[in-house]
Amino acid sequence: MDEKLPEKLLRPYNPKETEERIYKLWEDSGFFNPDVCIEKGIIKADAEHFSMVLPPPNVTGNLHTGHALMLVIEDIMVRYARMQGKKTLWLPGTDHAAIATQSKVEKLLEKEGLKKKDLGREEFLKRVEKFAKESHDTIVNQAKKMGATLDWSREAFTLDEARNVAVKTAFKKMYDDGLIYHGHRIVNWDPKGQTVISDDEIVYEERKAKLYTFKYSVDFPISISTTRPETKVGDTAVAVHPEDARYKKYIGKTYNIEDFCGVKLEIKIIGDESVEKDFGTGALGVTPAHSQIDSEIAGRHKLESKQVINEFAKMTVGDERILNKKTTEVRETIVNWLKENNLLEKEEETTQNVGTAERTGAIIEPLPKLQWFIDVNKKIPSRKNKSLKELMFEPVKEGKIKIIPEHFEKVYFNWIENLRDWCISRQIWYGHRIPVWYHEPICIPKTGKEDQTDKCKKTVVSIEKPICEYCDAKYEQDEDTLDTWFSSGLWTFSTLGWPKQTKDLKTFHPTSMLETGHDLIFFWIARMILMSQYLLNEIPFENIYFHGMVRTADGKKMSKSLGDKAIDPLIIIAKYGNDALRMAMIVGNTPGKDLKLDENDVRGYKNFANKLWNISRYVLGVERSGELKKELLDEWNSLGKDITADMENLRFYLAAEKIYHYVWHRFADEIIEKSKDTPEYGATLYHILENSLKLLHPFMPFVTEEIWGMLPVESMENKKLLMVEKWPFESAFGKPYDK
RNA sequence: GCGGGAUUAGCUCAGUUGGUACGAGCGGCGCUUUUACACAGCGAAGGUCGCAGGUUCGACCCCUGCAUCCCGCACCA
Repeated sequence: MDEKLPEKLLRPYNPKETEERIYKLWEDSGFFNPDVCIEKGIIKADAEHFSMVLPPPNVTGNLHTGHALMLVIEDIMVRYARMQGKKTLWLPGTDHAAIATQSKVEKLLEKEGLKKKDLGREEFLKRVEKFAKESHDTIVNQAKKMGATLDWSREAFTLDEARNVAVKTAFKKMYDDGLIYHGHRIVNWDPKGQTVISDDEIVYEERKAKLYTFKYSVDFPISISTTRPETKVGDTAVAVHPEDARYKKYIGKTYNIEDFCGVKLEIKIIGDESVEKDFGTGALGVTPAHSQIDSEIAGRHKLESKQVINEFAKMTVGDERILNKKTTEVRETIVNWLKENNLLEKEEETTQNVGTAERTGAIIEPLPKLQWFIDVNKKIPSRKNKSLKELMFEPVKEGKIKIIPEHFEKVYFNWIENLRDWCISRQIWYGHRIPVWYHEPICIPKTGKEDQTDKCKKTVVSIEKPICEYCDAKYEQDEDTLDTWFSSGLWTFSTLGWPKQTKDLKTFHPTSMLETGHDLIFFWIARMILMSQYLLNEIPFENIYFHGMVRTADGKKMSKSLGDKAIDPLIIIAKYGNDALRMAMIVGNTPGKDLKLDENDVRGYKNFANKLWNISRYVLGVERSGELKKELLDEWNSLGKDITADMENLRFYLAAEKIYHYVWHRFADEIIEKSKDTPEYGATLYHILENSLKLLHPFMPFVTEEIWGMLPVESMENKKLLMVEKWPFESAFGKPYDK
């Protein structure tokens, strides 16, 4: 119709031809970096800030739909803040994800018939690093394809040099304050991964099991039940309820069992309130070395702990029948022995929840081991004598940190109440090495200090490799690495330069927002609050926004290890365009609720992008003439304010739907139609189009930026990239996110 | 066992402080090849808002109980 129009506008909107070019335009502008925005006069140097870290994806492979959702929501927040003229920083990075990455590489090695021990620590780590680097590059590329306006100049990695300094500094401070201790305790041992894991890394699976009821010997007065007969060779007591009439008379007595399948046992009968009279036989065989609960009972009664299972889930006691054999095999052996000796009284089917390791799937074997722990209950003098637990609890309770949706606060509090000391050491190679150094056993005194070697420090926690003052003996570093969440816990400030007191740290911390999946509430959120409260004496972020899990259209979980069954966001983008995927992920997606991603929805929003394209073609074809129609302007302003309020309150699902609905069904279907037979509408149409593009931009950045670029320059003063145009409405509230 | 969430159109979901359900996407029905756009327009259909009580002038929305599904956490030996 009009030869003035750009040629591409005459064809349907083609996201493929557009998106890469537009992203490059944004990236080249430098506006992802708030410093550049200030330099170029886009934002004021003293503007309010909006800062957020990207939850660093694990360097274990590709980005999946879960990541895509995260990038979309966060990009919307960031684009909105930037358009409001805030000093906006969205800081990218990746996570070394210690166990996850190491076990992935181990699996790859297995295909070559290799084990990590064949390579040795150094060579193996080189392999892991190579793999991590490749994953990292894939992830960064994908994030760019998603249109994420991350400040790549500030990119960080949880295991890079700067973050290593932060980790060591944090460890040392905690150690010096007595919050980190080396302790011999029952830990969760992963026999497959050959490492300890924390309570949160256990996944409980319901399985069928057999409950055996038996006596240790014919003379033993009390029957007990167990699902794990093989551990019974480690029993040192039988616990009954102190008020149980049946057993009261035995309490305090000790029985010697000369032969329990080749093992000698000494069993004391004890009374403990924790035993339930009505469960099973009302008596509990106590295995202090291989059960968390039993260990606690043993502690109360000062019982001996006898380890009978080793790190490979093999028996360490008994004769050839059980010694060195696997626990599963020995279970059968013991049961048969009980049968042969007429000691087995009952055998019944039950279901039980078996603890398995999140990453390797192995059944957890509780074992006593010497490990490093963080004490969550110790009072900290420099923090008004509060414990880490209290430091985690308070900011949420007092509303300094807001959680959206709110009901996750309860989940958070509940977790803290049940929290035990955090085991932070791992017997794996990939990760931050524990900064603890041990003095060689034999001293080689320095000249003149021959009589002072008793002053040599045997254990030193240090950022640098220590040198002994009195002798020439070397220090060897602890072999273990740290739980990956230790370094993740520092993320909001380690990325801003801490422990250095940088300008970034002053400007952007506490961060404004932390957006992530609710599955990370304990692993990550709680640990960040702990670390920030303790190390910086401030909260890590003011708001938490939890998104739901992404599921397939039939409700299957997509984010974790579904492999090729999961929808690849990049394929969807190639088919329908980035803007369409973004809209499908946002409209109707309330915080915290799972999102069923349906390709049909995406197709619908692709049509909308095209609709917007055609609206623009029409408007650009008319004269910008006449006065602004007051009624339409009022209507528009009222909608704009409403949408702005939604943005401020993080109701993106509503804001997106409202602007969508207005543009299509009000502006296109009614206003434009009416304008066709009414003169002097041009100026109004331009006004609505330009402002609609602004309001749509956080949601559909590509198509809006592309159209923006085609709008006639003379119609606007100082036309910039739409990405940094001013949002046309003032904040609806004084402070963001207040209710 | 403790805690949380869900239950609204055929399907997937919105519905912000209680005021006749504004609804969206997809699907289905009828009409329209003319219009910036058939990746479209117009029109109509479709809901006793899980069930039972209660509060209220008025409830999808608040309270109580129940049912079904989902998700955390804990766990019995």
